[in-house]
Amino acid sequence: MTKLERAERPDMPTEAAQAHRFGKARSAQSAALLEDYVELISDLMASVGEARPTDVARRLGVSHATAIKTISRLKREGLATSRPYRGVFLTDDGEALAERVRKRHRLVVDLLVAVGVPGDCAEADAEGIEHHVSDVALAAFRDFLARR
Amino acid sequence: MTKLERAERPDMPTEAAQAHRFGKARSAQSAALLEDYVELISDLMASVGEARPTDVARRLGVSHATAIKTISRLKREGLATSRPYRGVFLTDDGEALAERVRKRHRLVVDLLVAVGVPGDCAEADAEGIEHHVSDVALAAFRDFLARR
DNA sequence: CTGAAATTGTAGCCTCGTCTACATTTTGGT
DNA sequence: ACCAAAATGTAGACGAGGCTACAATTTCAG
Ligand SMILES: [Mn+2]
Ligand SMILES: [Mn+2]
Ligand SMILES: [Mn+2]
Ligand SMILES: [Mn+2]
Repeated sequence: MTKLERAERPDMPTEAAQAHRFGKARSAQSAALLEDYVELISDLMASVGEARPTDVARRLGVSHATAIKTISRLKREGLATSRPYRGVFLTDDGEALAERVRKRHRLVVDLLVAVGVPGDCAEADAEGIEHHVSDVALAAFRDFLARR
Repeated sequence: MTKLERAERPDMPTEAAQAHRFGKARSAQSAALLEDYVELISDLMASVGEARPTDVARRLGVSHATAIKTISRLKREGLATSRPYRGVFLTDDGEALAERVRKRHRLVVDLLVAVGVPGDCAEADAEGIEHHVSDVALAAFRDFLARR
């Protein structure tokens, strides 16, 4: 099989461009878990006044051991603090991230609903989609919602 | 801190619903890598006539060792076959999945563009988003594109 | 005030996805 | 036909994220 030149397959992106896109998606994924945690912790603090590991675990559908381990990663990354047997608290960085993530989540849901996706489905899909929506796309979503 | 009842925090979903959504997003993520591989392999077969591990690795931006290991997972799951030093081939199941994934990818890009996201950005974001778009949402996207 | 239940924490195991380093096989230019 | 270069495959390490099992602490009902 002889090697084909780039020009002979104009339907595919260049190797470099494609590799870059896949790399982006991979790193978005690695941030996704932390984003969900800080958003959830922030929501729990706002609605029940505290975020306890067990609640976090139940809401995420994982074991409490898993939640605790991820929370320690949050601490390692400077997004949260906690003392033994006390709840989890977000640092300023953590709270700022939560804020951004919460807004993004809402915007994604709104966009999905605006293009005709049923509410529950929009909520469910947004939970995964949100982590892959760039700032540029978010801005486009805002514009679209404003002028539709 | 006394326990609050569900009714007192109407702004959050129930624990069960939320856990279910997060679980969905997690399993979508675990399928994402295989989806990207079969789509890429199928594209390579169509445009250059074969899919070799090194090409797959370069396009994904990972080492060839990583690509080979993931390809063996593809084989384990019945999506691909390969013989030593020959290229990779998709099974009927693999080809069917590739077809679905390719259509979904295009539809997601088209939807993003239709709501105003710039082309390159749409392509980049779609690479991650596509794996989290349910069939129901896809149908809504199709309708939206048809009648906009 | 006290002991059972709930919560929190720790330890150890697994799989997946990534890498580097090295070994083997195939390919292609002379 | 040969040998160097490219491609392919294998081995071993690591971190993330999940689990179960068990230990320690805190909370609360009686
Ligand atoms: Mn999410
Ligand atoms: Mn979210
Ligand atoms: Mn993808
Ligand atoms: Mn894709």
